[in-house]
Amino acid sequence: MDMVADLGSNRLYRAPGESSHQQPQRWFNTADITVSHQSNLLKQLNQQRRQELFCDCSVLVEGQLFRAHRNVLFASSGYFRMLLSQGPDGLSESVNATFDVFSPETFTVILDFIYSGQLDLSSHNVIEVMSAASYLQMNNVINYCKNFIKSSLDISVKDEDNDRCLSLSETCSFTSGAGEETSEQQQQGPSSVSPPPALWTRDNSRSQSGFIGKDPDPEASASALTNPNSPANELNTEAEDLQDPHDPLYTLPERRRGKGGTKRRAPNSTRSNHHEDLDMQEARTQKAEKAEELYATLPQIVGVIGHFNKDSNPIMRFKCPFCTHTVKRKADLKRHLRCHTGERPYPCQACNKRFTRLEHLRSHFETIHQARKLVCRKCKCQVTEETGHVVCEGTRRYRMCTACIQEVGCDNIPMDSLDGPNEEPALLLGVDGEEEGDTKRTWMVTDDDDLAEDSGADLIIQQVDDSDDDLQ
DNA sequence: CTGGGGAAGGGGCCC
DNA sequence: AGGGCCCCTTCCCCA
Repeated sequence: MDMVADLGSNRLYRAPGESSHQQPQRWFNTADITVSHQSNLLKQLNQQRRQELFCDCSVLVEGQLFRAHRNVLFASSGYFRMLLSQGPDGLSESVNATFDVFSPETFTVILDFIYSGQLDLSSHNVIEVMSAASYLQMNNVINYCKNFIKSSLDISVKDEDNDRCLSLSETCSFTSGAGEETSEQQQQGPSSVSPPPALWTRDNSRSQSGFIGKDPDPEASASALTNPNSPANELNTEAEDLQDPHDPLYTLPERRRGKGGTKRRAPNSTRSNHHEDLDMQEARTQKAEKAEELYATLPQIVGVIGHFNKDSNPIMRFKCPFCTHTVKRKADLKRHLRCHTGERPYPCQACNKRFTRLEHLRSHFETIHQARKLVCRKCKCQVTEETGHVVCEGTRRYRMCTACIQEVGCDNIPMDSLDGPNEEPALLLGVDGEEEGDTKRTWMVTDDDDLAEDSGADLIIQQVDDSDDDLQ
């Protein structure tokens, strides 16, 4: 029986020339051979790279030249798969690639990983490495970076487990086989890989950033966005994976939960969950601190994107580590990052809904809880402060004209809380966070003067300190 | 099924 | 740098 060593499986094989009838049999474990062989092969390739032997690919990163083997790059990176498969079929020709969206130091980390399986991550480079990996479409590296960040943000680990936790201040090294990709990606081949855009454009950003944070609806998305290997899709998944869906602070936006998802959050079950609430608050606080820690690394993810003004001076832009979006100002990037981190620092005192921006909270509050719109909800006619009666439905307030009020009839509007027209919406909220649309609604019709009187004082701006918003 | 409207989310940019 | 405004897009609900 001829012997064929299956290096891809972990099985026992007979030595060549031995049949099952021959005794004694000598068995050896091919897994050991596989590991040894891969390790030796990788070492050889790495040695060749360092000696620039048989290197047929030149990569220029911000002026610094890297030499590598095209087949190694091809096997390790979706970007290089695309790049190398698009070029002329002449295998003898040298291939050049130029990058200016990440630093040579970052590419060194990437290249070292490709050739050694060792990924040297630290709090100082994880964002940029992840960004570069996303650009180069290296899912395994992204996953390691994701795990690194996730470990750093993991607040569920109790104190006794702290020793096992990765800290942002630590430097760690992830090990994996170089060129490790999912079998799915391998099967899809280079033709299915979309290269990242060389330069960011407004339209491109619009579409991609618009996609991120929304449901990745394959029907509605453009073809490039439906590509599971496209940077936007990949990073969208990665960014969402970073979030703990059970974390109240990191609650995904409603629309990210899918079309079939309910829009209203289930109210807290009972007050017996008080301890859980406290734990959640503590977790939220810690996570917010970690997010701040992550934000502190922002200066390191600044990149000069390939834009130049009319004076040929480079325009500095801030690149999002989770997607291809770039912004002019760091503050805008910080604001943008909230759509990836899920951070919602502005809770509504009336309905506990949380917002990423103060202006969104204010708009929500004025629209939903203060009936600022001078439009009759029923007939859509314009009303004034005088003619528009304010109807309270739970924590929701809206205006109706006199005619519609009479048409509906006050008898049809439960008015069981008329003794408190000046109550702030926040005070109308049950202790368990009664939401709009609750079956036990509180309806009120108030004079507009009452609203005008208390309007402006209802909204209590509270940036998240997570101290008491869940307890109200 | 479709279109309109409301609400929310996000980007650009001015102050 | 933060706040705020404007605008656009997306999603959901409803007729």
